[in-house]
Amino acid sequence: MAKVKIRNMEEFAGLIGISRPTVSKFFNDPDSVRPKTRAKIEAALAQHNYRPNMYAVNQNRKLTKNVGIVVPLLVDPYFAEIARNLEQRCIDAGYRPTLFSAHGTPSHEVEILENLRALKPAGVLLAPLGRASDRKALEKFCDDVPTLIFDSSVDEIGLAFVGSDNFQFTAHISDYLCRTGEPPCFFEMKTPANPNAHRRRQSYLNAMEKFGYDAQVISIDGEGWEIEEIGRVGGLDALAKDAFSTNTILCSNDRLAIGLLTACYERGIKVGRDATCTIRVAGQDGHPHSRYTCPPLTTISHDYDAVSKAAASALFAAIDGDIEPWKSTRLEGKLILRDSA
Amino acid sequence: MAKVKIRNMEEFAGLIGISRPTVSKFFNDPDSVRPKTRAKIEAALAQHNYRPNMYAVNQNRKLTKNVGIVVPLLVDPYFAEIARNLEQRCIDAGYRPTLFSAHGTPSHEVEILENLRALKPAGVLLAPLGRASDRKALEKFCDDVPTLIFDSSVDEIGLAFVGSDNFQFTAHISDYLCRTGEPPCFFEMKTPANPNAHRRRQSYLNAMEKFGYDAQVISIDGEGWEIEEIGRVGGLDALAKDAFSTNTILCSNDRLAIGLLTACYERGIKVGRDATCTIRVAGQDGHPHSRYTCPPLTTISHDYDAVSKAAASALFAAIDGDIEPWKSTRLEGKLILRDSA
DNA sequence: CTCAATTCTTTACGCGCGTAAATATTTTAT
DNA sequence: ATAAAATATTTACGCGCGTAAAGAATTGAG
Repeated sequence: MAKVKIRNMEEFAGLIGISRPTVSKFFNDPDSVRPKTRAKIEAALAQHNYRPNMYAVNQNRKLTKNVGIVVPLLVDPYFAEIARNLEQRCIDAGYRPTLFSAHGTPSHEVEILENLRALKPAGVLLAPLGRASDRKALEKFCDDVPTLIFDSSVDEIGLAFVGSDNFQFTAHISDYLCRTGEPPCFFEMKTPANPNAHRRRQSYLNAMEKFGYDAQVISIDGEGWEIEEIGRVGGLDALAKDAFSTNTILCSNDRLAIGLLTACYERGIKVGRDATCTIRVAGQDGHPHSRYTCPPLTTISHDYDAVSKAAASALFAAIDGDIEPWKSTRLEGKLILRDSA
Repeated sequence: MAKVKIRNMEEFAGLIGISRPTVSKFFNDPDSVRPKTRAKIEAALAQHNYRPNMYAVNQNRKLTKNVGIVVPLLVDPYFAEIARNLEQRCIDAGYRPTLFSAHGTPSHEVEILENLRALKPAGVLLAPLGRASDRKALEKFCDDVPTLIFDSSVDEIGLAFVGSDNFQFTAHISDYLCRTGEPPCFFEMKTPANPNAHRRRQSYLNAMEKFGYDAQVISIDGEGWEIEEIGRVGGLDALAKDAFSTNTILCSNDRLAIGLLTACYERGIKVGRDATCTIRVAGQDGHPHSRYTCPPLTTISHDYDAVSKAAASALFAAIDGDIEPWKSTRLEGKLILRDSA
């Protein structure tokens, strides 16, 4: 580290006796200059710690190296985890990711997309809010910016969709529950924010029909993203009404299940799969917290790694010009057996 | 929305018959132009939806309106929640916040600070990793960029520190536990990532001395940020060794408590404050998830709103030139009584 | 050592906007 | 209405870098 402060690329280039355009070329692609020149620049770089002015660079490039990552709710560790995964993949691929959370509200989501335009990103990885999303705003944005939709699909917009196979999720865990005890009833929000919920309900109904059992769907009230609380209150209500027709409850997602577990605790109902327990509860998502509920939650988990990998590489391919027709990729989940069911 | 695409401020200004410098002035401060002019610009703005090129603007301004928000681990809902809070305050104050997570690793933290320099932010709100942080890198960064440290303090660097009063936290909840049952022992990580843990231990020791009880600190092994798992494994170990001298366990933080609850569940130990329970468990932090553990966790909660408000306004004041000598602000927490203790 | 291919230097322009100075126009007070 | 104050316009330069074109220097093959 030298003490001289370098103001711009001109000064930096002068310091090593190389012309500015060559240095500029180096920063755009280190391999585009002769190895000897590259070594000289890199040596000087280590000494003087100069970095090109981001704003000047991006003003003159047609496309930046920015990538936006947008999730509905970063406070939900599920989204935080998948965002972390995506972020790392962007960095590894040489992009500059920026994280955004819609905090559960459509107005925020639209605002984020507005701000994102200003960043002139090379691409965007977007997990829409779902039902509440402003369809037109999303569509318009996708027209302007290469956008890959993940987690929950909204029509056939963007470059492609990557997410989990919700039919497989629910089919698989329903199958497990049926084979190991009473067939499950299905516990869900009446108006879920996330459209995956509909697929899961349908898959549950299909599974019950396949097995020849009577299906029962308990749809509880509640709006928004405070899902544990909705599950708890809805659970208390359903328990009070003795609404569950079997001793096995498959929840539409883990956060709902977590709320239901709390409701069961409050009512003194023992949850688990051994003989001393009254009911079994299972979730879906493989939420980071599901391991630490009491009892630990049996669930079917997203393949976080595979989803984020598929999403990121599809976006990068599109940025690099490999434009393929829109398609939907849905990855299978893995059953995680724990004590709750 | 008109169909004509406006390329730059020149074109936009020409379209309404106003000079570019005046429009530029407007964007820097709408009140700096005559109301009539302002109205004309705003009308055109609504029609044509032009926005100044961010990169050109920031290249020419001495200081941007960017604010960096850096937390150790965004997957932890505690940090996600406080980040959300800070983010909103930045937006309300007219800044452009950008969120960063160190993902628990010092190298990421240093890398974030490097990238942050490139953004030429007006200021940064930084919650350091703590023990693992690269002190020198932080200090150097704070010398260059107006930085407010929050959550966990590292020496007296930056503009100021804003966080919670960990002494008050532990004193308060220890007091509650002592008055309502057996005095607590203290469950903590031997080498906690977060320096607040040391204050909490000391405060516990002080409280026990004040009450004239024997203190007992159980320090468990484990490195890193998988705190629930560390608490679970450490808890199982301690339970197996019958290491707890009293029936009341005060955990250094909520995540540790959540892990301990899981350990208790695995060992068939009933946690709670009624007569049928074997032990009481309390946490500290008011973690978003603590409401939904089984039993719901008694804890002492950060005043999220007050902390983020104090942090944000201190930073904004400093940016506006109100430079005050370094000081530490520590806000009190509020006891949240639930079923676990 | 020679020649062609590669890489570098020089020169020059443009990106979109901030900003300053001088001038012209409006607004407000008298 | 008139002068003074406030605000706009015109003109011009600079920010730091991308990028293109032409010529100079370096490299590697024969």
